[in-house]
Amino acid sequence: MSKELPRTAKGRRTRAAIVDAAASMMYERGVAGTTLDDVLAASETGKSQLYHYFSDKSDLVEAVIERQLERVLAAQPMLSRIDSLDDIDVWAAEIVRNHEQPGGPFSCPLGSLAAELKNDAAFVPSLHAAFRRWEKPLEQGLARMIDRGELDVATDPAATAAALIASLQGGMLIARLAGDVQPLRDALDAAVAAVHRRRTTS
Amino acid sequence: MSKELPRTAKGRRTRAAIVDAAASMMYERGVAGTTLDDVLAASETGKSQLYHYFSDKSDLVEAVIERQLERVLAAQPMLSRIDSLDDIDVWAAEIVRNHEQPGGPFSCPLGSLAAELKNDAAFVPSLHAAFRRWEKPLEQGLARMIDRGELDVATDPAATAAALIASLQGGMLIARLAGDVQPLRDALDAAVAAVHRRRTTS
DNA sequence: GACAGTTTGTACTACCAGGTACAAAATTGA
DNA sequence: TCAATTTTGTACCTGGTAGTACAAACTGTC
Repeated sequence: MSKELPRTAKGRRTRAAIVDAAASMMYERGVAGTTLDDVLAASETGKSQLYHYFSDKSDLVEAVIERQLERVLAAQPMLSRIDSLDDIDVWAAEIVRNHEQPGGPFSCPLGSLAAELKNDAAFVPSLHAAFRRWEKPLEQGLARMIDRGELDVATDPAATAAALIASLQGGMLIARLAGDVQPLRDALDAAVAAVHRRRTTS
Repeated sequence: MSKELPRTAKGRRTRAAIVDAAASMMYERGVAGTTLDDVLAASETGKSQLYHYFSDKSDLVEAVIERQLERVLAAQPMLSRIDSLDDIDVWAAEIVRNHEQPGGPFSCPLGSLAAELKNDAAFVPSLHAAFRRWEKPLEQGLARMIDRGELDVATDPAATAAALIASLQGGMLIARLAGDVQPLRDALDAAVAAVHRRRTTS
């Protein structure tokens, strides 16, 4: 159960600072590895603020899921412009570019959260919804291509979008362990190539 | 730092019981969500046993990584028999079959562990090594196919094996959130199709 | 400026989890 | 059998973490 949103500008700033700090720390150290005291110190707030805006840690985590989705979407501006097979290539290149600097991050704010929380039934609906929102722009772009006859009508846009994100996530995990972007690039390329193969011969 | 292995048969049984219980519980509830007391209760052992065989929780987790690798390999007998493109199809089908019963698990013992621990530098080497051992049979099968001229010589067996496992992992994550095997099947199929496309025209 | 509602500071509590101490059993090997 | 080694039982300690209590300070509105 979530509490009310802040009613004043000051309150909104405070709440946002808490969520931002929590998002960053949970990304770096994991949810379980992040204590509320750490979050409060990082956001320069106090416990009474936290419990004023959130009912408990789980409630804060829900807010962090939302926040990380925003961050993920913001990091890939190409996503919302996908309207052709070439655009998908560009999007994939954009993802890889975000991670090809040596040392990382090789990690996705939303994917990390999902992986850690996927066994907690309480978070699965929110996580699933977040991923669906991520997949949506891809799905819509694919649907338009099908409508225009550029892709096989038997293509399932939602399933294809899900497979793209899945390969991205798996690639990220392996890249992280290997300390190298290559697995991300390869896994993503394979998924993108699968989409290309649904192109109608023109 | 790990402690010595048990020197008697009884000791080996005890240690194995602890690791087995820990592996199962950490799979279900995550590493952070599993307390040592839970593990001891489930394995019907005591704290003195645990600290006799493991220096601390991290040490136990290292043992669990090994154990989960064994479980994963045991669940896919086809893996060690891969020697052709058809074999890869059969292997992929075997994976999907392990998860297509409604309700799950849609989860990989090793992948879950890796996702939770990937930000802890102390565990990355072990996790990476475990995944490399998983990829090895695939890699070797691919190398044989290249040697026999069935696959393009430009194919990188290690990278291809890594991409296959990456897609599997990502598919598993999305399948878990969606409560449906389909994303696993799709992501894996895309990666397998990418291998097929490296086939030499014969 | 006064009042209601919102926001924040400080101190505290309760509990749980990892880890330790140490002595008692059990096992092994000679 | 007997001593050395390995294994196990019980009780305890300690730090940290989520969550609470409650009053003070602030903010906006009339």
